[in-house]
Amino acid sequence: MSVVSIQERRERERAERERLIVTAARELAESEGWEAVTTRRLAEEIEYSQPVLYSHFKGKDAIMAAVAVEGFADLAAELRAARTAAADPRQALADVGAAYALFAARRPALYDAMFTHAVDLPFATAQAPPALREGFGELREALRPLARDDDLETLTETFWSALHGLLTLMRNGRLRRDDHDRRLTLLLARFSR
Amino acid sequence: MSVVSIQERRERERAERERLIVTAARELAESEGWEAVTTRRLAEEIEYSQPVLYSHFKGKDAIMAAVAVEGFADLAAELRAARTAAADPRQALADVGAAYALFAARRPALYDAMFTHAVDLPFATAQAPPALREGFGELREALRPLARDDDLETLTETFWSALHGLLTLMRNGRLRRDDHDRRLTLLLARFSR
DNA sequence: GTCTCCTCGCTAGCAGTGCTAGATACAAGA
DNA sequence: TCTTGTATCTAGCACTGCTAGCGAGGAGAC
Repeated sequence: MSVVSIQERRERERAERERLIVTAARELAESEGWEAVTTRRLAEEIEYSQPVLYSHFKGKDAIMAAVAVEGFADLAAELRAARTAAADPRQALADVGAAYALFAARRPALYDAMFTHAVDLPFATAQAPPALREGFGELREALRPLARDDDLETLTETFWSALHGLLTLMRNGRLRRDDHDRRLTLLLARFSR
Repeated sequence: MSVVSIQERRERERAERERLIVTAARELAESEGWEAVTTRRLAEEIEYSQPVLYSHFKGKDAIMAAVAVEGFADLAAELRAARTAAADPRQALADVGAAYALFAARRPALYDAMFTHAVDLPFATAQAPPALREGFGELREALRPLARDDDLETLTETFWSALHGLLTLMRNGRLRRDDHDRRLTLLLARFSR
């Protein structure tokens, strides 16, 4: 048995355990909310002691950031699917918007880690996680045919923000739940004229 | 000295202390953030022991809710000032939007208590705090002349959400700070055509 | 094959959190 | 003057994120 292969197995196992941590954190957050995700609970879930978490991540925030990055990938995939399946540009924007809203509604805890919680991740720069840039790119491409004379980047950021505002305000009770579709329709009308 | 007057003085002093608590919480949150507002720190600030807080409020969340209600009054006043000072409807909407953004930028902790934190307050109903309804009303009146065929209430909620999204995403680093004015301008254009 | 060393994961504990039970001092009324 | 009730405090509970330092067990040297 070579030295290298033993080291490799160890690194592999370590990487597996790291994924185990992130997955456990995501599942726990999705099923019981982030306030239920404590280091003790997480340690119990992965069947290791607490300090093991800190050999993988700097702290709880870093774990949340890792969960967020996973989420970006999922969101990007769902947006892409929605955009490419649509018949025309207007429909594409509507579908992408609906897919975004659905993602936020179905996985609120994950969404919070990605966009609400103050995690230490680079965002609106070239250093941002590729999955995040990709998701943003889907929104941009959906808007491109409808941009007219507006700067595409600015337009995308603004539309994204509006969508984000609708979802967050509704989710913590600031907006009436049953008017959601009407608001979404109105927003789409204003951005796809 | 009558019995009633003594009781009255006591109730007056109690009410004063309650205001003291709310003010201390707001100031502490604004200067050092909500994570610095602990019950111990707050008790120290008002020069009483911890349990006194719980004779006024059910818990920390209730204190935050009280701070939020104070904030709604401030915001409503600033929005009203901006709206009534404007020359024409388009300018009014622009000024109200700018006033809203300025409020959120100048008092981020207060804004969070009002719109981000999950406080136990009625919002989009008739039971909502008057100050909150008033602030929302200012937005609605600013939008009324520009509503055309859209439902005014839905339009207001949507515009408000868009504004909220822009501010929150920018503030926790999801958007580039220097593009803020461009995004705001774009949003106003889409809502005041 | 034996011994040493080093890495890894553990137990135990620190300083902080929100919140509360029970003791206590103090003022009002008999 | 004595009793009663209330307002306030001290002390403590159960929890949080995080870490120091110990001990077992495998890797490498001889």
